[in-house]
Amino acid sequence: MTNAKAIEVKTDGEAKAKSAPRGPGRRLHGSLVHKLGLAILSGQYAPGDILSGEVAFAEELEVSRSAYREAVQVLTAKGLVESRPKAGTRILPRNRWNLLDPDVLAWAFAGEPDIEFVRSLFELRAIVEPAAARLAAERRDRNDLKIMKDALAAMRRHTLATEAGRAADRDFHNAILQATRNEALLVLNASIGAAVNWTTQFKQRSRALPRNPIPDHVRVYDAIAASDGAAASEAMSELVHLALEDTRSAMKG
Amino acid sequence: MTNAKAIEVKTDGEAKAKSAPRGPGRRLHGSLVHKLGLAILSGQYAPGDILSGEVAFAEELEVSRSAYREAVQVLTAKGLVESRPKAGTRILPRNRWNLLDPDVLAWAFAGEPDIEFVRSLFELRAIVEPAAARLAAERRDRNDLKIMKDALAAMRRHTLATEAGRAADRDFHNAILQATRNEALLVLNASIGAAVNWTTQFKQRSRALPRNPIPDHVRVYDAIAASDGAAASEAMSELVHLALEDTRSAMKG
DNA sequence: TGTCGCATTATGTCGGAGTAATAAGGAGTA
DNA sequence: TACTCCTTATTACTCCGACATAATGCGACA
Repeated sequence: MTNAKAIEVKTDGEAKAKSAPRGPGRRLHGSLVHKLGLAILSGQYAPGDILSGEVAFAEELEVSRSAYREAVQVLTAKGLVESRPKAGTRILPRNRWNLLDPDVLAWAFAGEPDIEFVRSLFELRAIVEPAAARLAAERRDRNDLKIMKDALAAMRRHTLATEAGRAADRDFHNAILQATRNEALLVLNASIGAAVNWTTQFKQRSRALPRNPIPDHVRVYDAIAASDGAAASEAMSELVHLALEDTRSAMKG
Repeated sequence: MTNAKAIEVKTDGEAKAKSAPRGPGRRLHGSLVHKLGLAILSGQYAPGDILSGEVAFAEELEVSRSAYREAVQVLTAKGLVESRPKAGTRILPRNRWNLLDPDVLAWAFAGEPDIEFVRSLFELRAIVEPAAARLAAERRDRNDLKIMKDALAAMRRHTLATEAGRAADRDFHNAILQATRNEALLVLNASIGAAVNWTTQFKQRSRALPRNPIPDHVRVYDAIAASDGAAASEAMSELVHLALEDTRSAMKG
């Protein structure tokens, strides 16, 4: 019954909409979704907990019931909560959560993400990305290669210390997924991007910065450009494993 | 501007809530989400189309504006639409859709799913499931094996012609994902389950029924039970490819 | 013809009232 | 004493009408 303790959606004054820069809604009530989603993903609410009454809760948050209800609808759509007539709105168990939803991922990585979850994401990367690189090598066209090349150039120019550099990193991996011509794979870009981003950011923070990741990316690019599926798969596999290793050692230190 | 032509949410009489058996909300407005989601996924609305005005649209559907708004919120959360102050609610391009969302998948497979999309799902299966089987072989415990064994027994008992048999099929594949101890992989159970389900259902419909899939599943199970990762991976790979082949020939016939 | 400002319009937000459904507690019985 | 059924009260769901806000499109003016 850890209800509305210290959620603080005060939104002091008139600057209400600024708290949620992007996400499901840049609207006013969208910030509520952001707050609640963050609170749930960060573990402030455990599965099974109940969000007290609708009216009481909306009161504490100082928002109208409409805004609260629409926020709950969004969270319900993402599988985070479930609300029933008498029992109130209760947090669902983790396995019901839509962990691949971009917003949910963003919330999970906003605070200190669960190490176990990060590990599972890397395992997913290690499975999907080499296969994606192989397909990309077989199906890419000239335009795909140009996008990858530009991303690589941007990575070199900005370095991974800047947000622009990390965005270029994500663009590179995303371009590979695009080149697979596979819609289902493409949906994974959000989860893979989150893992990629967190890696570089984490390494940056721990100032270990053990190795330059650019050459690894170049090897992948060269194999894809040469339409060599096997080499692309292997190069990408190596890239992911090295990234995982770096992250591991950075976490220890 | 192909707006509210022939959506027909009439919900004749008092039997309103029954139209949405499961999904995001079995509530009254949940049926709206179902209808709209179905309409979008089936292509009745093309990306870029606008859902006329909020008030006008809610009027045509004979529901209150609140219900309509909450439905739109859910669709927004799934990345299907986006609504802006003046321009109305517009269908987003496909690449913004959250295709791995269980509800979206259900809508996609409710009508005649896009062949290209089914192909991409099978490609995803062919990538993920063998790897998952390998991990499952390394990490499964006794309980996992029991669940798989029960699912196999249920498949034999009910056959794939019945819904119970197809559910057992999904359970088997789901149990493998469970045994990987990987949260990120586990989220893919919905998409894989949809592909699995559609395969069997489709083959059933086309009365081709070319081969008994049980032995393939048993081979996978045996390898996992023997903790033989390589064999499990290979058996699962074969299973997926055979399923794909069967589906292909069934589609032609 | 180009730009600025205003009015229109649709969305966002709000509080309230009525309805339906569930869960809990009490009454009755075995 | 334990179990079943029913009553009751709490709560979410639905709908309503109004105001606030923001963006677009049009018209006026330079």
